[in-house]
Amino acid sequence: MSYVQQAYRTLKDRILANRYPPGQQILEQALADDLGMSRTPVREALIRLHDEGLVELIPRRGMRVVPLAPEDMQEIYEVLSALEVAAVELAARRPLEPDTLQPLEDALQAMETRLADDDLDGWARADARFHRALLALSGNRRLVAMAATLADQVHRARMTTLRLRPRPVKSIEEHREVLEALRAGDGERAAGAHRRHRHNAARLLLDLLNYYRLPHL
Amino acid sequence: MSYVQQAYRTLKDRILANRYPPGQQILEQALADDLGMSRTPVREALIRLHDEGLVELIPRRGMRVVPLAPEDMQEIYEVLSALEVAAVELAARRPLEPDTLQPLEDALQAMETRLADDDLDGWARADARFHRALLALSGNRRLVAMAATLADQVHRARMTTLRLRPRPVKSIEEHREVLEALRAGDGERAAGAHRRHRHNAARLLLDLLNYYRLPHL
DNA sequence: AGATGCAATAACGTATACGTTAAATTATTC
DNA sequence: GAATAATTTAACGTATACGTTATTGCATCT
Repeated sequence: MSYVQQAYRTLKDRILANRYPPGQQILEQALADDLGMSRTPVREALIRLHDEGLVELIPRRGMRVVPLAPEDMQEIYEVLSALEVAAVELAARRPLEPDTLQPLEDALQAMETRLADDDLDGWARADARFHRALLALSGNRRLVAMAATLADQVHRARMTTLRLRPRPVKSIEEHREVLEALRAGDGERAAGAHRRHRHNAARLLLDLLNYYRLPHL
Repeated sequence: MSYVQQAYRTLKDRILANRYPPGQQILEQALADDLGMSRTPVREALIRLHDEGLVELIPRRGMRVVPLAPEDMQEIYEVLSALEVAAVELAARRPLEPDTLQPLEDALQAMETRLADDDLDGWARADARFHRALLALSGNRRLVAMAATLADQVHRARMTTLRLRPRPVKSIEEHREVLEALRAGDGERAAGAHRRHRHNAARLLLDLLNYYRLPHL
């Protein structure tokens, strides 16, 4: 793996894991020293992270993890919803092999067990898995990629609200409805259900950010 | 303007103008010589163009303008449709000031005059303007940006099919229906109309590519 | 002649060097 | 002492240098 890729992965992982607090500024040279390489590959990795909306690059101030305000969350959720609903519609249009929906079923069952075990992190991982599987079913690689970068952007916020929200029982029901509609071959119902699910999720997240006064994450 | 920005804009313009034939490979050093700068800023610009899906970067072969196959076009149109339809829905949800829809009206009238003058390039510009204005009405900056990169990707194909297709009379009608529905405050009708419009546009483009055996543009 | 191995080439990935200039610090003036 | 000017510092943007390695061409062998 090239140094650029190393830097990209390492920095991205750290940002998603909230190891660099949003708003903090880090100089290119400091990153390079930390990663044990020169500034060149670090800069190239930073450009990619910038294009994905994860960092800002401010001359003489280095990289700055983009703090997301509630309005940003709203924007991101609007786009993400549109993409996922489209994915559901596309998925419903494809021929339904017996095991097509298995990844969804597996993820959904994982969500249920994790929740029963009060393993919230595990639930969040299974939830993400469900959404990724759904996007993959669209068969549209660009759709998958764009949704993934948006999901990355809200990852921090999702993680911090994970323990502030009520147990995601409703959420699981909503996922199940999407899956059942797909299984029944009813694309319209599936899309509608998913649209409602995304709408509720966004509403919940935004209310939490507002209630707990988390102006930017 | 920095050299990176210069390189980015120049290369992007050339790619969209079809000055670099798709598939052709150009070495980093050749680009740098051509642009009168060193490889460093060229490389950084290439990374951005790569992230936008316009070029591939092949070690020891340099940059390669991504040739788009019909399946790629289909993918791009699927995503672009989803984003624009979402934009219409968001736009319909906003308060309707008297001059909110003026940019759309202006673009639409421009489309009509250009078409009456048989100015196809002018029509294409006005069409693009309409779609940009529509996206802007969503008030969602990320939505606008993502749609713009997708529109850039299909730009070459649109230009080459511009003179192979019948006169876009139907297209203008479809735009007008979207505008009228927005004016009437009927978001659902507007979204539906735009969805049909995008569907028709994609179908037309793909049929043309198929009919004229243009396997990758 | 075709295939195989070796040498030469050159393109990339990364490191380093360097000029420019914004920011910070110190000195100076009122 | 506060405000301004002069000086220093250092971070970035870009250029250059360089080692590694894929590719190409040639020579050798069958």
